[in-house]
Amino acid sequence: MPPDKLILTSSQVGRGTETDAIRSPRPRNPCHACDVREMSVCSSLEPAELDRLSAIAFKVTVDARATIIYEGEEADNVFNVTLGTVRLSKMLPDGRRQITGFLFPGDFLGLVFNETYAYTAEAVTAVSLCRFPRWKFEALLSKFPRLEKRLLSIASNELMAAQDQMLLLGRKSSQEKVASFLLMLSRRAARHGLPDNPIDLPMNRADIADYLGLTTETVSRALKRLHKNGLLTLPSPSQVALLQPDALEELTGDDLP
Amino acid sequence: MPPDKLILTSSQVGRGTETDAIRSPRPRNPCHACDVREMSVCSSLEPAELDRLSAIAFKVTVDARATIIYEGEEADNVFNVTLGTVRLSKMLPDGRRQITGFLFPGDFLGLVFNETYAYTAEAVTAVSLCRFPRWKFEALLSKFPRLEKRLLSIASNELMAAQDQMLLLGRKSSQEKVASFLLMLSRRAARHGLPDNPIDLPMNRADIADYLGLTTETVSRALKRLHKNGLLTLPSPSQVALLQPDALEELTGDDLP
DNA sequence: GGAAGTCCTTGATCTGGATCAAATTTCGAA
DNA sequence: TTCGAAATTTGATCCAGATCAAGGACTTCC
Repeated sequence: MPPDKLILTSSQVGRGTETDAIRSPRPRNPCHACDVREMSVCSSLEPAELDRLSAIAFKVTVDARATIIYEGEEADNVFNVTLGTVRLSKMLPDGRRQITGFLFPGDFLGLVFNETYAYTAEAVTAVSLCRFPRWKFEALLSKFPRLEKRLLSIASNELMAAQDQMLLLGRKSSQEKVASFLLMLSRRAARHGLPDNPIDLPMNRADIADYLGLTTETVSRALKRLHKNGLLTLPSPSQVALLQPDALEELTGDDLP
Repeated sequence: MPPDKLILTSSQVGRGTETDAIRSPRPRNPCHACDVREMSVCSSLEPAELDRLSAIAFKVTVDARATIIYEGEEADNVFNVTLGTVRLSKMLPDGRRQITGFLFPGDFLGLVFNETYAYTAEAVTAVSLCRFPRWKFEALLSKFPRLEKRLLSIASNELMAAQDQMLLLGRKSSQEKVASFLLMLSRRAARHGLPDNPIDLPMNRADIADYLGLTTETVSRALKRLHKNGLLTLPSPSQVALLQPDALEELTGDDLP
């Protein structure tokens, strides 16, 4: 049994909190002021639809390292990440772990038409999310074709990303994997209007390794080699400055865009 | 440029044929007699909707080894596989290849809300497909919520499969990879009401290797080892008899279901 | 501000799967 | 039925990345 499933049960100070931010006092729909609305599932909605969606939303905050959903557990909720970094992972019985993705603000969590979650989601940093009870969310899906279309587009994008990741896992060298990973983070930061050059690594080396199908030692050595070749510097273990993004691009093994 | 892009242009005897099977004489909608309708995207549709869909469908036949769609090319069509095996792949500029999936009868091809295809699709065996011009298909999508919902469910299932495959590629041994692959084929055959024990391998060793992130030699040796351990026999290179499916299951590294 | 984890790096060694190189086997075509 | 090309298997060797084992360097919490 999960040792510390403790979030999402409402107002747990110190570990995680949940407030019905929308329905109680309701000064005005807070979604309209949401930072990530434009890049989230909500971007598709008309104001009236957004109100309906916000009416079933619960704002949730969880601390770093808390588990948000467990693989195999009943899929009762879907989420929208509004702050922080989340990792999605699957485990083999003997403990080997594969991280199948990282989620950042604006990303959707829980895309399953399945009874149970297909992966575990954990907070890498402190995380804020909008939680939607799944049955209510699905009811809205049927009512708002725009929302359904948006979800299909999200799923299709995730599928493409998954295929890129299969290519990376199956066919790239450790060097190429790490170069691809850094550029992916940098591009994503740029897309979100965040600083994309000294890039921030919210996850630790073990997470990076489990995402790339490597060990922490190999990740560390690949970074060292990129540093030695003048492609980057590590101002701190969780910050990477890309000195020659173009040269890094060539090292990913991918077609140049 | 692609050397032999020749299919989908209609009635090419010997390499591939296309007929407007639905609209011309129209004795009756042939979709109603389709073998794979129940497990395809069409399963969601009412008779009237099926008629509308069939009105935009072209029946296509391609020979083994023909290319159906090219990665990067404009995504003008979507397809439904009705017969044969298709492989989806991505390539690095230096020729390294990753097969991201195999498609079988009933499977949908071209799930992208993107201008261009994200992967190449090739016929492993002779293949029959229903081709739908994408803009017409998308117009129907907007009209038939059932169809859209079905597509979302397909996308969600593919996403789960992709995550399983990431776990396989990133964390499983060659032995576990091959065992997982064989069981996957067997289960799929069973699901489709096909013989699931002496299983048929329509793809060659290079395809299997590129799907599992291995080399042909390693695939061959893994099969040999499974054979030596009494788990299977190879009546022919393209047939595998599973002697102890349960023991094979244990060798996948996965949780027992 | 100091101690103790925890995380990250570095070094030494090992090994699973890749690579290189031939046999075999299979299978379609004549 | 035989031929020839392609696919598969088998064997020998190599090496990228794993594993094992210390060291350092940050955090975090008294």
